Amino acid sequence: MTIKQAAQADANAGVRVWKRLVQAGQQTMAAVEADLKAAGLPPLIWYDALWELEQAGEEGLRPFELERAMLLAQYNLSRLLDRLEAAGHVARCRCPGDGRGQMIRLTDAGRLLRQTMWPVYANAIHTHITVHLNQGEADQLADALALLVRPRP
Amino acid sequence: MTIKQAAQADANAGVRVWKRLVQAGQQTMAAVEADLKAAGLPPLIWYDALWELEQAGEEGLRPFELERAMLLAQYNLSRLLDRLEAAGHVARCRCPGDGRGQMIRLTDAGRLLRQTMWPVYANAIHTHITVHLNQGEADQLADALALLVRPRP
DNA sequence: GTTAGATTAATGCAATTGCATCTATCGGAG
DNA sequence: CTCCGATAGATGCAATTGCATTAATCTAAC
Repeated sequence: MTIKQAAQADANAGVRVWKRLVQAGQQTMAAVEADLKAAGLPPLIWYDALWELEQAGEEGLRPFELERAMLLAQYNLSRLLDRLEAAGHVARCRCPGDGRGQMIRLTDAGRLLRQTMWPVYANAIHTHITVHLNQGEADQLADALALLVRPRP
Repeated sequence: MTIKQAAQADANAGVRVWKRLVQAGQQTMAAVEADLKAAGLPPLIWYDALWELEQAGEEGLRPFELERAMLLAQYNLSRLLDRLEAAGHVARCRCPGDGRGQMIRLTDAGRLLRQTMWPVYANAIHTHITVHLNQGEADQLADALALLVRPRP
């Protein structure tokens, strides 16, 4: 095999990974979202935000921290917080020590919502992911995917 | 290890796969889209449509065929075709034998656009996928992802 | 202390997506 | 032939996302 052929084979392998990554990502994401919706629950992105806030503990998080944790554009996060706040799941609090900023805190309703969503979410992951893999395959896939995830700056 | 513990480990593995799948999918997708945009080119979904139509050959495709090939909701496809048609990349033609339907055909401009996009797209896949994997890892990852892709109905 | 530049967050407006519904045609049952 | 349910595709309207810009505050240099 020439060097050129090897590079070609490599490129093809990359394209195959890309196609399947996109397809698997879209399909499973759509399936999980659909399960949440079918249960009358809000979308995944709400769960992510609530989860990050719950992890952060009592004092909450600055929006820009949440933004980085969720890989979300600034304006998208701002509006997600609008919705979460309107629904009573988070509170925007004054930020001691930085007049520009805020602390976002989970409310009791927010904590409850996250707890309500989790069983449905977990079950969806089970249905659309876990079931299709044995232990070895799952470990291997998780490791391989980790190679693609860009380390956080 | 008890049966319960095994089930737990399995669930955890599934959740790990899920998280990384979502993250890798989002990150690489965003990076590839950004590369296209930086080159002044339209989004990936345009490429996909043009590619499917080019594969389909001279007579084109029915919208519902394209819809299935692209895993796109009917109204989303309808509007994507509006945009592609407005930009002169596809033509909606009368469908012989089915008065409800149409044949979507690639125009010369559409063919040219796809050809223009491909080098940028290929390079993006290389940068964001191929580079991070050796041949074995790529093959293994592609195989593992295939386990998650739901076979087309 | 003033000021220039950076950082934090919000917002007006356009593009896209999602949902529900609508029109037109098809195809088979009677 | 006529009617009815099913299929193909479009569209009005609401929600979300993306883009560009804005307002307020902070930080550091002078």
